[in-house]
Amino acid sequence: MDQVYIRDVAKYIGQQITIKGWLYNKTDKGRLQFLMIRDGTGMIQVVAFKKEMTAEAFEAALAVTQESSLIVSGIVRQDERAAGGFELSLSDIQIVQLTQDYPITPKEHGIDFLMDNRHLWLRSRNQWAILRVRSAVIRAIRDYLDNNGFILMDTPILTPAACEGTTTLFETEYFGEKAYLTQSGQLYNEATIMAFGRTYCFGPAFRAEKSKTRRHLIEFWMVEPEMAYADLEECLRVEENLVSYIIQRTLEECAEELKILERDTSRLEGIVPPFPRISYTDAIAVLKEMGEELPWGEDFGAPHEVAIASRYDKPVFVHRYPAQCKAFYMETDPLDPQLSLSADLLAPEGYGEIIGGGQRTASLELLERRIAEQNLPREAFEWYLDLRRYGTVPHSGFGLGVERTVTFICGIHHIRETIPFPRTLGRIYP
RNA sequence: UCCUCGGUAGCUCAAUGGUAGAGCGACCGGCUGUUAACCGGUUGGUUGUUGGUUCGAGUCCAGCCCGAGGAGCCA
Repeated sequence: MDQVYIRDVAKYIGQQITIKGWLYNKTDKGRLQFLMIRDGTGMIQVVAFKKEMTAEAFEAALAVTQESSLIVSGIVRQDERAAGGFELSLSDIQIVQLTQDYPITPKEHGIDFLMDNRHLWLRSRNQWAILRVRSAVIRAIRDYLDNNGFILMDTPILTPAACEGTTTLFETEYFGEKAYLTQSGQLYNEATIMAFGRTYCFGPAFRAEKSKTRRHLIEFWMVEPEMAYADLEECLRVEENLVSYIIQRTLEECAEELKILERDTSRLEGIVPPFPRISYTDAIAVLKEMGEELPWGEDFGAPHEVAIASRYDKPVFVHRYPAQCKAFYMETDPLDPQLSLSADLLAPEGYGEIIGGGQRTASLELLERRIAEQNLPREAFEWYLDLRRYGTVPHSGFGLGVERTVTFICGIHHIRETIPFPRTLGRIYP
């Protein structure tokens, strides 16, 4: 008999079907056995009554252990007593492999143990839900950009030098020369937009920083749209439209997953454009009122971001940071040369920065001066300077962190659960 | 890199400087509606590591290793 996926069982009420999967949990009631079976698409309760099947089949139902692989056949019934509303009345069961001593029991576990067993932890219900949300978020990002005039431009992962100079890079070897794993594809897409107008790259980024917080991964995924002839205001419009689209699509496609995660979705439903905006300088004043005083010119720390974001139900843009807080390529605010045309997007509920971006400078002179001031290796940036020599235009772009966005949408505590195999400080196994 | 907390049974955790324990898991038995089922029984230990103090160290001290949370930096 052909395999039926658990997500489709509602179409088979009263019919005999076959499900191929694994045993998630079992309740032994003597002559009555409840088997919770998962197949990747969902879970269903399988009910085995001793008197309704052969002795061999009931013996197999008794013997099967947690995470054994198995193939079951039976009739689909609608039953309110079953989680999910459907169950399978078992008629036959074939054990593909009888698992012994599966390490992750249905009880509680510590994070060290779970991380060491990440390859198995992925099978657990919450991890299943989170990683399906991740997939939906990525799909939404790509659909939005593909449908709004952006061209995908894959940028290199092996690079000759720092994109931004300051942060720590993973060094490797490239046929006798030093090479580095990319931190960002942005500079390359400042080149591609001069050929294609609007582009984006979507790939992993690597930061060899010794960051050890629930918001950091060493290897994470980032989407970086870049737009020619776009100023800061246009950039923010694209950002708020993209983020709103991601959230609304995820609410539509992942209702079950968000329910498993016990996410309060009412806090996501209202996230539609426009998003609130506050300038850096105004934010400093607000922080002073809130008792989080910070001297003008210093960059926000995590507590400052949380304090600002806590004042809004939607993500909030903080714009026009002092130039000294931001990277060398940021455009200067024509109204105040101390400021940059930059903006970060801070998520609500304490989830922090999910986007950083802004308008890039179009000025050859400013770029040359900044590169000299910050002692960056000018030779490595000659191609980048060419972009200001040959048809420079105002342009903007931003980077959205996939895992931070998924953490926020799922309403979970730690970013490490939003990627199948997280690379965190000091942990590269499995 | 800095600060804080932790490391005891397969897992989660107890244990005034004085006989290393419980729950879960596993195993055996019972139960026809469980939802982390429940009930009875059995099993389970180089207390991270090296040294020190002490009649006696899981417990106190020092170093080291590993992990977690936070800071800085950032998405």
